[in-house]
Amino acid sequence: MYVCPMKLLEAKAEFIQSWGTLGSSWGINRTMSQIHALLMISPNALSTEEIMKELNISRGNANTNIRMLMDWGLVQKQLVPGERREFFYGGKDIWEISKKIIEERSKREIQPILESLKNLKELEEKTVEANTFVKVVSDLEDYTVKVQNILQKFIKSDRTWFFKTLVSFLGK
Amino acid sequence: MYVCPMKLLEAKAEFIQSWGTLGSSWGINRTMSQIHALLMISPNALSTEEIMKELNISRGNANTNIRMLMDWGLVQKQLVPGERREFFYGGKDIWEISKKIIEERSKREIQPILESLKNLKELEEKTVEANTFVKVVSDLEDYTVKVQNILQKFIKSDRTWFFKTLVSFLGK
DNA sequence: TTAAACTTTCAGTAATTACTGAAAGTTTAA
DNA sequence: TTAAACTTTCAGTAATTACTGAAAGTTTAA
Repeated sequence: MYVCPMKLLEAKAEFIQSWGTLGSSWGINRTMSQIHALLMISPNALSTEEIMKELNISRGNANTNIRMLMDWGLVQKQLVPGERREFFYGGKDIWEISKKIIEERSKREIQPILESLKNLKELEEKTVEANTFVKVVSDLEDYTVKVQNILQKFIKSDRTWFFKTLVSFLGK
Repeated sequence: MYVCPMKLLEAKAEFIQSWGTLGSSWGINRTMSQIHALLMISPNALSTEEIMKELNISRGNANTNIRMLMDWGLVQKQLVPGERREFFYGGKDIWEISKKIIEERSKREIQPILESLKNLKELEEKTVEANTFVKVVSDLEDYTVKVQNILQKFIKSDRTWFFKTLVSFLGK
């Protein structure tokens, strides 16, 4: 087996570590981010065994987090002909990766808060406290709807269109 | 002291709870989000004591998280003439709130990852593994720089400009 | 069918993060 | 100056979240 020269090994470790930290400060399981990092920089698909060894984690942990990454659409199972075990491949296109992450998070976390806000603003009381409450909740809902629309647009857009728009956006 | 009719009390509780959950799934301390929620919907500034009572939390917890909110610029200390203790006021303008959150998070979490990526792409090896690594890291850096630029633009922009741009953005 | 080669689950535990409350520190008014 | 009225800190603990590894489950090939 080919052994990477030290430089690459160190760089990989740092990348995996940084990506894990980033994930965990955004509420994503550290190991999940680390596996994702590992697969992003890995030219070929890896087996559970390899992932376990590389990150020093247990089989259960690896298995659970690999499946979460598949749920998010960030990792695909790859069946190698003649091989019994499964291999996992992580997409390397940052554009696609970010679209998927935004899609999932918006579905999982923005959608529910919108439902909640929709109900809450129905309050009919007319005290100062109630007015402030309804005002803040309504503003928040309007704003969230707008953000949600932008995100949906983003998810459906293609790279070229987006970056063209971006340039004009930044120009003003 | 005026006692809110049940409906408002319930609605407040639900809002505080939802905002807390949202925060914690985005890596923000639950109590910090809850205090923020409470202050957002509170027409007047509250004392530490009131916050403690409302959320059923200890003095230490309240104190720490109030100060974190002040660090983020989301809450201001308000000194009431003739009053010994401090009161805390939470801004209610969602536009300003979101700008501050984005500003802080970009400073705390995006900036460091950019530093890290900048180093990592300097790798000079020419193996397949190293090439994939450098490619992914460079793409990620380019992308992050672009995102960071958009966010900076957003932070500096004013509401009217932004929403005008938004309309044309959504129109296409 | 059987057994080897795998994957999944989950009870128990470890690690991390958040919280309490009392003690220490600070400010203000008299 | 003193002491009352506050705020801050922090050691100890509670709550939450993540992880392990073995047992159970599944698939495949012969």
